[in-house]
Amino acid sequence: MKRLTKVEEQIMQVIWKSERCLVRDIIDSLGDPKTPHSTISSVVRILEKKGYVGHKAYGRTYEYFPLIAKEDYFKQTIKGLVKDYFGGSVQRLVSFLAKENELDMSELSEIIQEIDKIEKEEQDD
Amino acid sequence: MKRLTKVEEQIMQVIWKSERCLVRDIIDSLGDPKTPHSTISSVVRILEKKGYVGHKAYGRTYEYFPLIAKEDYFKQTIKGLVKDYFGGSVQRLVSFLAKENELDMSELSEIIQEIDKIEKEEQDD
DNA sequence: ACCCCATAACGTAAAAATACGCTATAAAAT
DNA sequence: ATTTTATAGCGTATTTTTACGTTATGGGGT
Repeated sequence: MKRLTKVEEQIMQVIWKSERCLVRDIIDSLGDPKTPHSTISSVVRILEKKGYVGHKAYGRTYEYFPLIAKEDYFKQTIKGLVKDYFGGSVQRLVSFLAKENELDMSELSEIIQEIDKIEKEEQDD
Repeated sequence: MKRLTKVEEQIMQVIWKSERCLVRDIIDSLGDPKTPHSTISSVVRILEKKGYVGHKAYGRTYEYFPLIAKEDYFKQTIKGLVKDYFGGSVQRLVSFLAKENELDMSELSEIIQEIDKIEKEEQDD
């Protein structure tokens, strides 16, 4: 799973978001100034070559869809970051975020409650 | 602060880690197969042009040092990721990590205790 | 049936990243 | 002092990324 470049990732975000995705939809989603159709098409073809997207043809019209889930790509990305910046410890990452005031106590409590609930539900099965 | 490419980031990791950093040190840190001196030197010069590193010359020998802190680079990276993948909510990121079993209850508790302690210390001032 | 429009694909250009051979030079070894 | 070794920098080659002009074609409108 090769790492995406900036433009490639922007386009993947659009493809992940939409159900039905033509090149035109990507252009519209990216906002102004409008990038030429051929430029987007070119990147999408590279994404297909890299295995990130597939397509279904309706005549000349191609509908693109993700082959790699957004969640999976994110997981691998964050895993790499945690490895490089926190020696592989997710705990250290979260601790860092809390110290940087990106996350406060009440939010942490909420998460604990949420997880608690899920674990209780699992016990019920 | 331009985003680093794969090789650039690998080299920055070495520069961030070491006190005194010559091109030779980078080559040694990167392990086998040894990349040619001129290749590393080339990337380091690009990093300097991008404002990530500076150098101090000792005759012909250059000692490189970071101009952008590892922590700052990480902060901007994670901020971008949280924006793209969790609508800007750090809480959602941490919740995701917990659900993915990357983080368990006891670790979350430890973090809360840690933050608690820091907040108490701040009160004492 | 014919014309127009939107689209994909191709080829390629331009820019950026990656890679390295070579030269000059400073410092160390002899 | 001379030779050897390690270094930075330059120039350039290769590959990848980003960008787009152009062409061909399928489908819709008339």
